[in-house]
Amino acid sequence: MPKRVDHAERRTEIAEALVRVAGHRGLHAVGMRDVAAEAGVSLRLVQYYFETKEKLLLFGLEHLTGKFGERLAARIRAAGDGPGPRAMVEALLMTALPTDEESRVLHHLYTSYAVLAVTDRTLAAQPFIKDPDVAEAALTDILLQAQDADLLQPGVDARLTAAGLLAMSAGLGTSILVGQRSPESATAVLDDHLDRVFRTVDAAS
Amino acid sequence: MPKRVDHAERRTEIAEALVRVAGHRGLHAVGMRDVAAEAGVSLRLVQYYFETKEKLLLFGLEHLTGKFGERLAARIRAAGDGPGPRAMVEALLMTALPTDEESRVLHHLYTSYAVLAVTDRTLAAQPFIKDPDVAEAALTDILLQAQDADLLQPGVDARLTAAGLLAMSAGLGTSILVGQRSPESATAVLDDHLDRVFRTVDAAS
DNA sequence: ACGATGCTGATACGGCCGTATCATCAAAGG
DNA sequence: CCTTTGATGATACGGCCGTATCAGCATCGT
Repeated sequence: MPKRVDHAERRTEIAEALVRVAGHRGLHAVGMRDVAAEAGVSLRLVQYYFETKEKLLLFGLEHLTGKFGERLAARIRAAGDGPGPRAMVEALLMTALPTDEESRVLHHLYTSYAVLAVTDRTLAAQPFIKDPDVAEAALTDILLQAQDADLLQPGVDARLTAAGLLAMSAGLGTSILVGQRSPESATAVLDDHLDRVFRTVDAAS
Repeated sequence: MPKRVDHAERRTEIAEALVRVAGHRGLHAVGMRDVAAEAGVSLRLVQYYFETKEKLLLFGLEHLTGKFGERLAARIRAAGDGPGPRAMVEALLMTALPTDEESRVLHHLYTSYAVLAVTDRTLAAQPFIKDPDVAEAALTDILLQAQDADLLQPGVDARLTAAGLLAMSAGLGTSILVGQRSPESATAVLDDHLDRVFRTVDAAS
């Protein structure tokens, strides 16, 4: 059996074409023909690898969350060898902010899928809906550790604070996306909030 | 000239039909025919009052922001005659949370429009994009007043805090919408955060 | 009263979109 | 070598959607 090309790779290429075209025309406006053209292949090929549009969109979503995960990992890695809890938390939250073109597209499409998930039960059942839950768990964990190390302000509820931070980060992301706020001001808002969660630990006595 | 019906009223009826159908099938899935059927009128009528679909959608958006404003006003009014700053802030933020069916639809469609606005310059130019800005200004104002009355925790930056609260509220709203979080837990998160902004002023010494 | 005119309804048109069909090509196994 | 099977391309089909067209109706000014 001639298996001249790697299926998985091809699917990824097409998914990236989908992400690209959805990135500037909007997810609602992408058609199979657009994806095929963007990927430089024939319509038939797209059909061949993804029998139906729904499957294509689903795979595109998976691809998206994958890229998001990579981004997050890279950020945490870049936060330093033994990053303090606060740096870790910042890395986590900043990743969700659309600061450059790639993250803009990520956030935009992620939100598009979320909106569709409200009325589409197949999408609603997709794991990306509960991905934030694991993010929340991870963040809660970090905060609890920080609390044990007496790094937090007194009276902070780790669980509620984690949820609040994540929600704020998502909300700020949307604000940036629609051009209502600059990435810098969003960062300032986030930092201000973190100042009220973490103890001020700067070198100055 | 026979002007048997009130144009504005008819347009409102149709817009509400649009909101209803978009509410459960999703904004992307509504067609002129659906709107006409839901409103109990002919397709031609919808065309008559809104020459084009784009204009219908635009008017639907205006209608939506109008309803949202009413809701907000009602909430503030219901907050009491001389509501304390905290009650006022809570009323403001809770309004943005999709707690019942109507607010669910409001939030859902508002987000849908926001996503469309990312790639549609006509929508991006619409005032609803900057409406949150006036909300932020109003909230900042309330916080500043509260600060003057020494009702806030020390070190709170009113502007940044207002922005953060609004973003958090929006983010929590989306979480509720996609079924990731219950309205109750969202309220708990918000309240927890408010506890860290406002001085604890309960009767107990 | 009656015609001009705002209003309403049924139906047709062109286009795009997702999907299906059919034919062809390339390579691996016997 | 040649057949089988995976891979690819060109093209057709049915359906829906936004919009346009055309005919009929109800009402107000005179």
